[in-house]
Amino acid sequence: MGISERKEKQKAELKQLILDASVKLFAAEGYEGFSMRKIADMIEYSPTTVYLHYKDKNEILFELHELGFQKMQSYNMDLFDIANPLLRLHKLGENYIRFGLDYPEFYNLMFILPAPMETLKTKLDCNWKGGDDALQVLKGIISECMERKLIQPGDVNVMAMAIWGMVHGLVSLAIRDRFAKLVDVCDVVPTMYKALHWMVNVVEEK
Amino acid sequence: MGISERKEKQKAELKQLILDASVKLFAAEGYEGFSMRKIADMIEYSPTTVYLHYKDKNEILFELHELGFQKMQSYNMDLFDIANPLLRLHKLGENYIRFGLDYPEFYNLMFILPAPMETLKTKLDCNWKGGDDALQVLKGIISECMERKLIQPGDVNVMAMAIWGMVHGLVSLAIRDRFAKLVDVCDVVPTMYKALHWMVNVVEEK
DNA sequence: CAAAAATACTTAACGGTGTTAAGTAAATCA
DNA sequence: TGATTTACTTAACACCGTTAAGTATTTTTG
Repeated sequence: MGISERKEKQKAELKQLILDASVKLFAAEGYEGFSMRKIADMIEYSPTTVYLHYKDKNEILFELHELGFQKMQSYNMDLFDIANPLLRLHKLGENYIRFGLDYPEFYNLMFILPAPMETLKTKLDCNWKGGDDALQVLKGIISECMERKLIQPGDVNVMAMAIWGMVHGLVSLAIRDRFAKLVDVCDVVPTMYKALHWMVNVVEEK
Repeated sequence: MGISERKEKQKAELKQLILDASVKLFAAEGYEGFSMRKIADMIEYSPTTVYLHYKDKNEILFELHELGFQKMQSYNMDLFDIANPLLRLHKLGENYIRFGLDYPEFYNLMFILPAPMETLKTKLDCNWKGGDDALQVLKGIISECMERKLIQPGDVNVMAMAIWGMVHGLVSLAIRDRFAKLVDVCDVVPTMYKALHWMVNVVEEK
């Protein structure tokens, strides 16, 4: 059935076209300026056509949030060149912060907005792959640190929660302008790195 | 001028009526379901009337976010009964987390949503009072801990950022359902407390 | 006291949003 | 060739924040 195959391919192409336009729109306007109608305008189809390929707006945002995780992963390409797991933990935190500040809108989608989690709830089969993978990396490094006795022993889940919590807290407070009165605007980033290093250093001491 | 006085009083009353309705609506429907038109319906005035008392929606949300800080303050009433500043730091963190989980929508407004900060930018005279005050409490306790040599010496701003960052990170990831795959739903709260205690304990050790 | 001005409020609209029911033209199948 | 499926659009529903213009009512002023 060569015809129906080509049809499917065309259908997939349009779906990709929608996604490409969505990425472009989201990068340009962020979550606030992101709308189904603008996507439709960009690809020169009617808004309803978008709904033939995506159930609703959240489903597109879910796809975008997964692309965000791919982008974040690319920040950690050189991570496993670092032999010392404690230094690796430092670097992971730094990369996380850097990604969040470089792409605040993607960060927003991945870790702040409810939208992608809403879609996750409806799809029984799929799980939060991007988030899980990232978390697995963190937990792996923490375990390694503990095995080599570079940090105090303890519950890996609790430590992962605390460390992830801290870097997420820093990034999200920073991109939502809550640090203005704590440190000068231009000092935010260096102070965040200091806070991260202070914490990880403190964790290793006994 | 008794007449104009009474007029002003009536005007203030209507403004209060709007605010009361706003609190009710926000408590019932959260940020997502919060709208100018619904407020107008509740007080049985036209939507435009609301604009005679508040410049825009963000201005009302700003007021609500300040009420949120008042509510949060009430969680710390018994805080200064605790003589030991390190225990007080523990308690402050616990209260912060508890408040965030008890009132996720107010927490959202105070620490996550851009809306109140937007209004803050436009009003040159007013500052982020609620946030500043809360931060001052945290910094005071950290300083006291350092003076009494209960925690390692260091930059108070950096430490405040790290500690606030961590508790905010925990609360905001929890209320946005990002912990689902890290710990079981019913374990989230105890694990958060463990993470907090782990960190603060770790900070004090030398 | 009458005219002018200010006050308090509403109607109606603008331009936007997500989403869906119903309709249409073209392609494919029987 | 007629029936059916496919791909897409039009038009609408029910919302949203915000504002220009209009209307009574009250107050101030000449």
